[in-house]
Amino acid sequence: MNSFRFTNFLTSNIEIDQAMIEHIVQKCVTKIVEKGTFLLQQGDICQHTFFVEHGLLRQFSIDSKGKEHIIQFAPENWFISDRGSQYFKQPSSYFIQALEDTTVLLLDEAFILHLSKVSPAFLEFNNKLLHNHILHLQTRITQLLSATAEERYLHFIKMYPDILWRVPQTLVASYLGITPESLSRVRKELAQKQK
Amino acid sequence: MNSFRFTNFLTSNIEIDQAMIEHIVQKCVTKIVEKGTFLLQQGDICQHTFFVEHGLLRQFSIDSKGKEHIIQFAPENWFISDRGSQYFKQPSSYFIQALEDTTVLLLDEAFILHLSKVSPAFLEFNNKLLHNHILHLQTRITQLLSATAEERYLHFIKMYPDILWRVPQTLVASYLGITPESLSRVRKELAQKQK
DNA sequence: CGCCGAGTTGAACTGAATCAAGAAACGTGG
DNA sequence: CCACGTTTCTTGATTCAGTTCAACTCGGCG
Repeated sequence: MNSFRFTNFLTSNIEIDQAMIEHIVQKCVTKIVEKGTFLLQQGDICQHTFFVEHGLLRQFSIDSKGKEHIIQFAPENWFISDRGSQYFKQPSSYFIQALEDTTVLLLDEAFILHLSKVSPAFLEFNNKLLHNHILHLQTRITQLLSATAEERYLHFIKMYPDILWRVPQTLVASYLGITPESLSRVRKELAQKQK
Repeated sequence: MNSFRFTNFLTSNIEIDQAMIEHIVQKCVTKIVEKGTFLLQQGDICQHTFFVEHGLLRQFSIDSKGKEHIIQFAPENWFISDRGSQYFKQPSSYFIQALEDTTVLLLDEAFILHLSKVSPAFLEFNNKLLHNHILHLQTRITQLLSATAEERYLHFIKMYPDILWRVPQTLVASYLGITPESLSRVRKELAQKQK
């Protein structure tokens, strides 16, 4: 059973009959990828929205100096996609990569549009996802504009406590927009304050 | 005629008959506010999506140290709203304020939902707006994560050349996430490179 | 055992913030 | 149309958060 979480997620987020959920789930392609695999590369047009059934993904960019910047992590029960690229059929600026062996469900844009037409409930659901995404992005911008490295770290561990234990610190640093060395120092500071 | 731009905007962005556009426009409330007026305050639930017919708005937050951070500007032909707050009926973290005497059209969430139901074209239109918004927010995050003050400034003047002339530099600095003094120095640097 | 990647620590450096003061531009009322 | 006060912009001196570079530690794993 590779779509357990997805079925659950739909059930608890859409007002919809079980038959429709079965229908949706069955039309989704399941993909099992191993750690390191890329599901999207910079320059490609994003073809799918991914739902993480099991495992962990990251979305990141590489800047002009060759540095990686993580835009977001996606653990179990998260959707991830370059919505802009997928919707506007533009080349993406991002990579999506598996940080662990991961099982994802693939929803392509055509299927999303189709479901939105035949099922008002699904339409509503997708709308909710979009607004949720916007909410997250806005929070992230506010953080980057107004919080120090330490504040951003504290915010991170509150929001994503489990991810801290699943990825090397260097990736958390990349998400926070600081160097691994700086993150190490922030953590040291905090540990001393604890005492 | 207070909805000239809005009518134009709809006409060129939706595949829809003129009668429907008339209908939409007539149901929208026009509001003329003077410079300084707040259309949304931190803590309020955002009730409207605003379309800027004439003038200029800003969306900003105030952090724990009392500093302002501009999330986005909205000149003519732009929509602005705290989509998250409006959709989820949550208190907003942001202010929306007029930087010039401004004419806006108000679309409330109920009206948006209604139109989305009766007009597939409008639904599609709103979807486009949402995706566009996501695209912008993502670009902004990438900028904040990977670009220096100077690079962000150059990016800004390329994206919003007119706004530079319409607001004090101190607000541009706030958008870029730097102090007014730093922006002044960045500009000085660039002027010297020009020579 | 020895290597290797992840994390830590130190020292020097740097981009931007802060604080402070002066110059320029602006609008409002007389 | 000028005068005055207010806001905006610039410049300098200093400080600071975070980067960079380099060396070292630690824990796994072949």
